Amino acid sequence: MQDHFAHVQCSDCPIRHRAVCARCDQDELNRLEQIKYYRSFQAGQTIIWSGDRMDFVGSVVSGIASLTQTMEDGRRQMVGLLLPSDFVGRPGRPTAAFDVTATTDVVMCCFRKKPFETLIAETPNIAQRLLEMTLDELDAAREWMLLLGRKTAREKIASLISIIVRREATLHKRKTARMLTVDLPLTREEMADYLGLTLETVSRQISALKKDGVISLEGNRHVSIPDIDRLLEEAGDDTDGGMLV
Amino acid sequence: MQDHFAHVQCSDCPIRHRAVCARCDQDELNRLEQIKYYRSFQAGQTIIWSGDRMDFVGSVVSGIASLTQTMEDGRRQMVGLLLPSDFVGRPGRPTAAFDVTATTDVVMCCFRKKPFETLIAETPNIAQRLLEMTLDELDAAREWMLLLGRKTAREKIASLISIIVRREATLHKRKTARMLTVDLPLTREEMADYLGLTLETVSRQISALKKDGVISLEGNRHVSIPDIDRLLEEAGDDTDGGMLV
DNA sequence: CGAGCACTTGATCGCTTTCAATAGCTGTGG
DNA sequence: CCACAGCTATTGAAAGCGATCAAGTGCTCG
Repeated sequence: MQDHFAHVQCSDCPIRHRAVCARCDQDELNRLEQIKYYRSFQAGQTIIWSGDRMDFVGSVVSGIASLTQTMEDGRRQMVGLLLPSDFVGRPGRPTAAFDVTATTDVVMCCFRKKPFETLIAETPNIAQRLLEMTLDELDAAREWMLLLGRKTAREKIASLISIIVRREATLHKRKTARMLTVDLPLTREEMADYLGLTLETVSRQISALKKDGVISLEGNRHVSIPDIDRLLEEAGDDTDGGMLV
Repeated sequence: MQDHFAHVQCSDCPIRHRAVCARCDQDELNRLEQIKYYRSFQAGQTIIWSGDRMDFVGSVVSGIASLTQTMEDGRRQMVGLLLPSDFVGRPGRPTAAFDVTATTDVVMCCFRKKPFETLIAETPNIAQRLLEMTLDELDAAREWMLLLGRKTAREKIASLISIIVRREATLHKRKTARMLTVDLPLTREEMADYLGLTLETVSRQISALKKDGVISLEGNRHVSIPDIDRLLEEAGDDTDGGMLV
């Protein structure tokens, strides 16, 4: 189980064209291959503790991990959602600044930190891709700041759902004209931690969106969206229309 | 006035050792020198409009600029505060994602985007420094997410003041054992935009902190902090003690 | 002296939180 | 097969915090 990915070649890797290694040529891949190893984590398991010494960096290969920050009295804020191909860790810093937790079962492609750092210094294709990914994450973090600082609970829920829909759409780019559906990868509590709400408010607002026909639910996790524009409107984002899919 | 910085040599630049050029050798500086130019902005002036075509990137040389995002109905959230040496713009993206506004009079050291992008590709010292700065900004953005999502109004104000104090301390590293003082570089409204509050709440909480002796005010902008640990406690941050200064 | 601006302060409203009870689902063991 | 524990989610009622609406203060600049 643990070794399911142990012998996957980079060239066969599902995140080959999106991860930090996306621009590497075969030669560079070979060098990465030498310092990489896979690790598996069960849902709920902590991958990295904030403040811990980081001896590796890596990419999420499958599953979903979350980046969270906790205050002394227990208040928690999720500050990032890590999907397949997302990068974990910070070259040039010895300790982790946030907790990283496996939200689902997770497989990570890890690189020992020191060798990876020297590789970065020598491999512009990796450094540039990492810069690009980091800039993307920064933009995403700043959009999230608008959500946390200014949006209502209802808008927050609608925003979260539309972001999940968008990510689904970019990953498996199926242009089914049918009704959009997604599975929420998070519990109500995790959504609350992500949105800066309580789990009760999350539940209430989901019920309200359902009652108003913006979404419909089958079970607790499966969401259908009859009218994506309506959802985007509820999210309070610029409604410049169907840039989705 | 506009040309005040027109002929400043990089080697004489006040942000030489902190900006994106920090690690450049003399040869690399010469190449930057060829594509750089200075621009001045008055307080209140917009430097870049969100969505606009970006034909330059650059560093804040002096003054303070802010990065803001605005919703259609006018709700605003500041998503970054740009101090001297901070980098503006995104290599590899044609349009700006946020508004950039001069909070005080600002001087920027600009590079035409295209030449800068090729320079990045050829100059690891610049690319690496930019990656490092971007990672720092990402961490800062994530800390801000905790503030926006989970902190009370009082904690937000205390956090903002302590961050300003910390930055002052790292810039002009004066270890005066005397009482710490800072000038707030923002109006109440700008603080509100940064903290996800209204200006009335900002004003009220500042008054409350004053009444409780956590801070004292001379005029509207000048703040004295009799007990920095007390302030940090009010900010709700980990009180692992005097890592300041 | 009055206009304009930044800020403060007061009173009230309303959204989200808090506290609490209940429902639904899953797995375990008698 | 049912009872029950444990967990997640929903729903209700009440409280609290920050927003909103509204005056009023203090300062600068014409």
